[in-house]
Amino acid sequence: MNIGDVSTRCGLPAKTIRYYEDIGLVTPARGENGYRSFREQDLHKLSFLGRARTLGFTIEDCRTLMALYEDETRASADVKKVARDHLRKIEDKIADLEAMRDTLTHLVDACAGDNRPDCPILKDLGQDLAG
Amino acid sequence: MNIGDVSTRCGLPAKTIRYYEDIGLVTPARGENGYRSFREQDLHKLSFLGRARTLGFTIEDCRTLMALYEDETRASADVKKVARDHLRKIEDKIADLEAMRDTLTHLVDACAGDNRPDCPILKDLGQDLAG
DNA sequence: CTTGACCTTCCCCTGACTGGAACCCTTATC
DNA sequence: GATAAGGGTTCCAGTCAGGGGAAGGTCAAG
Repeated sequence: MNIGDVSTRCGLPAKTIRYYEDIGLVTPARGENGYRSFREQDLHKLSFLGRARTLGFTIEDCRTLMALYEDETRASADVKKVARDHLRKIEDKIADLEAMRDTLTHLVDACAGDNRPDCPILKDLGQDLAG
Repeated sequence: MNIGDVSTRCGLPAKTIRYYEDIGLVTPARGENGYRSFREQDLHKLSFLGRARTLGFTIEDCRTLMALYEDETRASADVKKVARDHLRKIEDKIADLEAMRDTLTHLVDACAGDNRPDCPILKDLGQDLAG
């Protein structure tokens, strides 16, 4: 399988697949013409990576998860720890974004949005830190 | 005022302040020794930028907002548009993260987290796309 | 034989900084 | 006057996870 086929089948851009080879996440064979030659196993790995990435795991997390995936003697506790740590980070990020959202919602609601210069959004931003 | 004083007063790292000068967001004067010499007005600008950044606005948004802030003939509608567009992006991000969170929460709850290899998290990640 | 689609490597670009090196300036102390 | 600490300055490289695009090799069809 050439990279284009793999790309359509696993849903990752060819660029991304090359990058994953670059950083050692996959190691496809090479044909005589120099083209990458992917086996089903490589495709499966790439699907795994794609799925993990859509769940927001970092590349380093993916590396760890992949190693655990391929280690038949793993402890599920190790997997769970990676996932739970990641989950916590996501929850933190959500909380941060929700704080921004709430403030912004208030400000946007308070702004007339007309052609006059008076604007509570700018008023908030321009407030002195002490105030 | 030297950069260190400004840094403590506006809460931005000196590195960040230098960066903001680099990209033209502030233009402090220079003393004879080559040191940046900040006026109250510069400090105020930097506070504005810091506040806008904590609300998640991009640097380009900040540039726009700053220009509006300094334009006495602005229309509040223009400010509101920037804020609302940004708000929409934040809401999208929250939705994405919540989807991740929900999936991860399910998976983490389903994982025994013991020393056996069986793991629903890895099972999910390793699933074929068709499945 | 040529066209077009595919593949290769290579390098630069992103956003918003952060870290660090190498060097200059100021102030206090001895 | 020497020196050391603690400012400041510039510049270069790195972060994360790829994306864009150039220059060139390969392959299948007409």
